[in-house]
Amino acid sequence: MPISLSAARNEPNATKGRFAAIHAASDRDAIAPLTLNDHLRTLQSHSTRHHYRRGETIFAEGEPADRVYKILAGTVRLCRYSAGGRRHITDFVLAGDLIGFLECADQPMTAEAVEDITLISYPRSCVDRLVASNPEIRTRVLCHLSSHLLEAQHQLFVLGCQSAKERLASFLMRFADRTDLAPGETLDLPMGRQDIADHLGMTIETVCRTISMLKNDGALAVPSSHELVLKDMRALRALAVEN
Amino acid sequence: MPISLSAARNEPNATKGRFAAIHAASDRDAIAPLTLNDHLRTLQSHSTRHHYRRGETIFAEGEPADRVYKILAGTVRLCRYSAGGRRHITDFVLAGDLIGFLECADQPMTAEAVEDITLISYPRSCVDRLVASNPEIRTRVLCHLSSHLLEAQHQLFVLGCQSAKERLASFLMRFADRTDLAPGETLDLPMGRQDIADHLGMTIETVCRTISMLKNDGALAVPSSHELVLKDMRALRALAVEN
DNA sequence: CGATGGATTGAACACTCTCAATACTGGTGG
DNA sequence: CCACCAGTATTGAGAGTGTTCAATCCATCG
Repeated sequence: MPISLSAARNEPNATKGRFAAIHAASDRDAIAPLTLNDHLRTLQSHSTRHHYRRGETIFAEGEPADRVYKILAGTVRLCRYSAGGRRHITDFVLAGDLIGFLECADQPMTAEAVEDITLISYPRSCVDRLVASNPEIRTRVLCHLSSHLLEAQHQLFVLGCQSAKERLASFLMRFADRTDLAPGETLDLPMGRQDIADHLGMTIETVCRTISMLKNDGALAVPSSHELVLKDMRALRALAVEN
Repeated sequence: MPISLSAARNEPNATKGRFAAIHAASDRDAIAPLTLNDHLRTLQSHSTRHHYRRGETIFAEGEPADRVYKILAGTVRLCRYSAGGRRHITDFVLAGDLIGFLECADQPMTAEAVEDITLISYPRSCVDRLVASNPEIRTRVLCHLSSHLLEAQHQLFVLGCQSAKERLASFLMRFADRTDLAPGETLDLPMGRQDIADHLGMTIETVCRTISMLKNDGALAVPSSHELVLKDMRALRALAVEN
């Protein structure tokens, strides 16, 4: 039962690293390559800015998916609701992230504001023209979808194989990586315990208890319920990768 | 809270149906887009055919991802192994399916033959040239990645929210759909119980017990351990969509 | 026909869930 | 400024689903 060498590849920052490499190779003219994000800026004249309050729905499952969104500030959750009222949070979308590159006529899930947010959106038709016009951008879109697929597949592993403690550690590590948390800094968790629970396939009580356990272990400090200090990154990282 | 209308969109046959429709018209011309599959055939001169025996590894996590594979016969499992030896089967790949369109320098997971298989593979470089040459094909690749991402996200819901019985029903329904099972026909399950367990995040014992329960419920008949008769599709479908 | 690997069943246990009570927090109005 | 309120978080106790460990069954194959 070998194969341990590549555990790190599924980590979010590993993906990031790869993109950096692609960037470097693909642009001779500029050392700083353009991200999907950068390219979207050229559509500024077609863009719309919006604010949403905490809890508001940005779009709902089943609506036509005719815009691309870029979150400027705040955090969004993407959820699926089942007929019986169960909710799964597929992912959280942070400031700077994009939504809407899926090839899909209708929204496959609902987007809700976790906290007050600002976003800018572009008509899908414009984005499609932009993408079609430029091979460089097409590559970016492929990378974007690929990295999301890899993330989802990694999350399948988390939900399929890990215990509550490991899931929470995985979540915290990924979140710390995504927010470029410096060691020792306080991790700001915009979402509530219920959101974390629905993302990790646990109950709110188990999330609370698991946080308490990690606190007792000395791995975390909890200054307030939306702030965590990752005191023992090594231990948390080990839990996330699991033994 | 509702939103049930679009449940079908994430179903595999929704995607397949679309491709099938496209394919049916494909003998003509402009109205008739070709599937990704069809396009790959133009690379026949660069292709290699291979056979693998039950249990053999086709490629391993971490190897360079420099080929695209098309499964001609048999079933493949895509798995991730953790350092501690846990295994998660991300998905099963059936005859006719493609592997290798992820934008990724190294294989993110291992591919193993569930049973004896035949496949044909193409160098990634050729495929990339082909894709770059034709906007139609590019759209197909985007659709391919999108539908896989949607599948993965649906599976996240299954693992995050469903009970053992519901997971198994979800699995069987999807598998029946993917193999175009006619009502009343026997479903052929090439993979073993352990594979199903590792795909659904359960143990082999729970898989067995759950199958027994469904048999006792009258939802299934089990002529042999690799054959199932879905006697009550309605009940199974209801479980899969959950209440 | 015995051997091997997979499948099935049983029993005890553990982790997580459920239900319930309590504590906290931020915001509101007196 | 303080008291109250509503929503959220935390903790406790008991129950349940799924796991673990172990034994038995079954099918395939040499």
